[in-house]
Amino acid sequence: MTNSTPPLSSSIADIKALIGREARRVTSYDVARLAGVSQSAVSRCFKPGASVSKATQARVMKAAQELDYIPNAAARSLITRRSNQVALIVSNLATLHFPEVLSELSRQFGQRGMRILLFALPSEGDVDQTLADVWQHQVDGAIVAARLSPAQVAEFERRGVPFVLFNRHLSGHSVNTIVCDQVEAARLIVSRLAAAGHKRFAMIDGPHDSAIAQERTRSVAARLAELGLAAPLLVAGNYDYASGARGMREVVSRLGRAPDAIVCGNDVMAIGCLDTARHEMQLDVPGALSITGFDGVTQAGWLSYNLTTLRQPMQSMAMAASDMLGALMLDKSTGPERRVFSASVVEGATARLGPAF
Amino acid sequence: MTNSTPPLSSSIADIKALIGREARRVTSYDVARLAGVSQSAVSRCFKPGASVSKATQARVMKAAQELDYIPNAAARSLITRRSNQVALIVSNLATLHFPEVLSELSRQFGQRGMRILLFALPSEGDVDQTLADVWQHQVDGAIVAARLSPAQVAEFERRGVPFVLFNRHLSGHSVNTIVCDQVEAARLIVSRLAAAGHKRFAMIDGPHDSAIAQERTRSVAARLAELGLAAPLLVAGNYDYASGARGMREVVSRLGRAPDAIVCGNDVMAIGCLDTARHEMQLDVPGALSITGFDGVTQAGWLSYNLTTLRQPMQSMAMAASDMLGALMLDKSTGPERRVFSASVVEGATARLGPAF
DNA sequence: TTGTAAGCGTTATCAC
DNA sequence: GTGATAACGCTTACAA
Repeated sequence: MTNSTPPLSSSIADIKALIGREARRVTSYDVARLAGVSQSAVSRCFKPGASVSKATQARVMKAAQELDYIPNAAARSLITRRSNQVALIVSNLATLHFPEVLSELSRQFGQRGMRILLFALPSEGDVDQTLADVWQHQVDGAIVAARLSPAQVAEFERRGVPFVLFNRHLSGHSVNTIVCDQVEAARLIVSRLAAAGHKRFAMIDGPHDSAIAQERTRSVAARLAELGLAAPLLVAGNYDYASGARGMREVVSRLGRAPDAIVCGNDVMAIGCLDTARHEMQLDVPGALSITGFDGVTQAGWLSYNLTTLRQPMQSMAMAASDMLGALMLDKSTGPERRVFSASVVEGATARLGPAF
Repeated sequence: MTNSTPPLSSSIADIKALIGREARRVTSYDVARLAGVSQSAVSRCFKPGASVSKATQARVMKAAQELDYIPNAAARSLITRRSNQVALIVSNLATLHFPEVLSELSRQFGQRGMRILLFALPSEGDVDQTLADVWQHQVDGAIVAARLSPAQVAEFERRGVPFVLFNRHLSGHSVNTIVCDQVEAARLIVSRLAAAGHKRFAMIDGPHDSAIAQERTRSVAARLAELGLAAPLLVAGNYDYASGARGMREVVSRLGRAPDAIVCGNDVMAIGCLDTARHEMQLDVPGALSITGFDGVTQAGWLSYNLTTLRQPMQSMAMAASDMLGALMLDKSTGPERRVFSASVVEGATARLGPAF
């Protein structure tokens, strides 16, 4: 047995030679031998609230430093059943508002001593394959910004892995969720556009498999109906710049002219739409046509665009997500909670808005 | 001993009840019992090239599925000494070209069965603290997009953790690196600007602690000197939009007027600079003034900007980085290698360029 | 406070 | 091909 502690403490050189000969890593046993204490004493020294004498603590830490000892997280994880890793499962790195969300999550979890294990879905369909990988890695929790089926949600629960849905919806099931109120956001912007006299609306839609995108689209239509205005001309988009540009062309081609306002499913499409309107079609925005976005990304604020849009408080949402998951990981008793954030209108220069009421 | 295999195989219900009672996870022992084989047989069934009969394989897989068994990565990692995790150490999520690089890395490593563990440095100084965390997690390798001291490089080597420096330099030490040739890039753009007759240059610098930024700055100055032109007016920037805008104002204020050309340390600053020139100062770009960037980010291509810049082949670089690290993780014998990529001029509409020669 | 010893759930080795 | 059995490196009762 290599791991039995010899009666006497050895020298640094002895131990280093031994490690070299056996091609092993430095373990707590090596530190123990050097410090002349038991292996469990070493372990305790690395555990925050443990009961160790000052003297032992010092001797052990000195020995650890001399040997470059670092505790092995895999071994710890095996016995404690906590990996100190959180999965970030995201279907599309492009639509999550990088780097804002990612760096906030990383900061928050870092403060709790947790690391982010990244799972980017190759395609929206591969969730099951990816989840298998997530289970293997024994993560303590997950932030999910991807479409989950009820069966997949059930599997999280069955395996006891707490998770928070980030800016996604799940109909029926009640799960821990951080979202931004898209219905309210859509109402806000449509109301103010209508108040400024816009009558004929078009909308460039987001991806069909995104619940958030569909909610935005439906809510815009719903608010228009409420206000007694005609249903918007709907054209398909997929959240990228090119689809915004295409959407603009399609709207004009189908209408024979520009509508009063185009509500875009996100900022990037709105920017594509705006560029096409101005530079390709020589349309005056917002003089002849109003264009709005959704999200409030950094680029929307750049002077050339100064987009009128709806800002989602992404940083607060990221912070809330890590708070919520942190609580769940400590104590699984809290019931499912939904924290709903509000978007705010960014009064840029691409739309004529009436007064808020 | 809970883990000894009983002589007879048990029923699913029996085993599930047992697991529930003991509040354990499903282990390979449970699967073994259900399938009526030894635990090692189960282990072999989950190892790709192992020697198992078809019949056993089938029985085991069926049992595993019925119990929802997933091998525990921590336990595997403990014995195999491979975690199948790669650290991505990045000092600034904003300057790494997200999501392009991140999603490419994630795809590439995913194909090799490896996951990315994210280490975003809270501040550029905290590398040592972060590295301690990296060692704990027993990663099999690392992609480093952060400033590393020689001592830190030495620690990677001492601990036998292969790593690849991504778009960073390390003077002196020879380490595995993926970079884009900034010297060549700077020469390219300066030469073509000079060929178009620009004489008085200014440059908006990147952060002082970024080796890449400093290389860009130095190389621009060097090429100007070579061409017998005056040294550029240098103003400080920090890679963000606002600093590009400030830089533009500072240049004009110090020169009393606009220079012939402003070379910006990256695209985002160039965009800030451009917006300020056009919208705040009513300057004609590129008529009265040429502005160029570095990087070739997506946004630089948006119609309102159509920035003249230098595109770094980020996706290829990310692919190369994962290739290189993959090779290192399999066989540590290859010597330090530097793969240098070339930037290409994007002939946008913000600068008058002379012919390439 | 400290040491002993029993796991945690795998893979690896080695007989059979 | 298959099954014992010994690691892997740690945490955690429990005893001293």
